[in-house]
Amino acid sequence: MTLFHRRGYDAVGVAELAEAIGVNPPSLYAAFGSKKGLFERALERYQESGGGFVARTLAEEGNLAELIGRVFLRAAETYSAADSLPGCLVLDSTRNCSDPEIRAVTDALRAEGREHIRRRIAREFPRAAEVLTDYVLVTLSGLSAAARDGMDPAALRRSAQIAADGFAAQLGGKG
Amino acid sequence: MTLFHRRGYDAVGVAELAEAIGVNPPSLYAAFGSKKGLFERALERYQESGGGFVARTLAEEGNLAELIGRVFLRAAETYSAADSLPGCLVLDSTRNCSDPEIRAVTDALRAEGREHIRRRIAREFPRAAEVLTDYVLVTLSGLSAAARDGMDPAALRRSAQIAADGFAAQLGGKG
DNA sequence: GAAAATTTTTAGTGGTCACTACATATGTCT
DNA sequence: AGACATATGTAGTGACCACTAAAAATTTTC
Repeated sequence: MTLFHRRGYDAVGVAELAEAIGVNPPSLYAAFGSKKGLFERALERYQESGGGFVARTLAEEGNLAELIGRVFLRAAETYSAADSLPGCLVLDSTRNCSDPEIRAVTDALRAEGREHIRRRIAREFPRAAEVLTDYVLVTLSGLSAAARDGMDPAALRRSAQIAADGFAAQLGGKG
Repeated sequence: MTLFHRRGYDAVGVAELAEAIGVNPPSLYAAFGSKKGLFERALERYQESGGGFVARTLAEEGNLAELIGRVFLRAAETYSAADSLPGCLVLDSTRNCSDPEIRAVTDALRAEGREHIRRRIAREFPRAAEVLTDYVLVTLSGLSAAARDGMDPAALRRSAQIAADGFAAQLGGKG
């Protein structure tokens, strides 16, 4: 999981993955079937560990502006955590990936995440749900990309706060 | 340039690039020295054609909020133009690239762009320049990434508008 | 303890990568 | 025309890719 996160799907080789796990390539194929199978397993682990913070945050108590603000701030923290790796595995590990099947895997996860966000927004602002959801996705993608480009945690957090303020202001106008 | 933009630096091969230009690989090496040399030339062309819109927009007349709003909207249009390719060549073509020298090339261009933005913001809001610049970078990265993930032009433009409103609101608070 | 099933290791499969040595064709100048 | 510089095409370099067949070691079962 760490290797996929750090270097992206294409750039990491099966031999390297096998060595990181501590087995030889054939054992890896026996256990996961293919590099794709291992990647899917890594994505599951990621969602269970820290990557699933969006869905978890949206299930908390609070009004919409608070929740989205929390999502942005947690994204900034998660994507630039010192003990972790920059950016989001789902959003960024298959960028410029040459295998369309692999892209489809992360595309599906992204669509799932989008639907979570859209439904929560629609509960309070059904008419503006699509627009606001797109804005949230753009912001999360931006936070992940900026973290990957080396932006430091404090700066990322401040940017997330500005985006959260912007989101809240939109609700004020539409509500 | 088109191939690098569509598929990313690593995923496109020299043989393919040579065929697209209409020559054989040795001629390509005679003209550009290496794949890296060709990529650098492609980046220059990109900045001259459509990719340099940030610097050009910041040189226009208008107050800061107007200019940044224009930058966001032009980013949304440029990154999702129907006759072009999704996203930004500088921001996204070396994501998950395995060659650190190549990453360094786009990193330098990004730093240059950041400095353009920071200087223009500092002219009117020197104290908040760093914070606001980071927010602009996060937003541009997000617009490019979302375009690459297939967000449609209208949705991207609406998200850019929300981000522009958020930026203007920050100026109101700090001004 | 021997046979069978399972796992691990070794060693390779064909394919593609960036890149290049060398032969061939082309153009230029006298 | 003939000598020379330049550009192109052919063909191949070793290295790495995902993946796997078969041998060796291990564990399980009777």
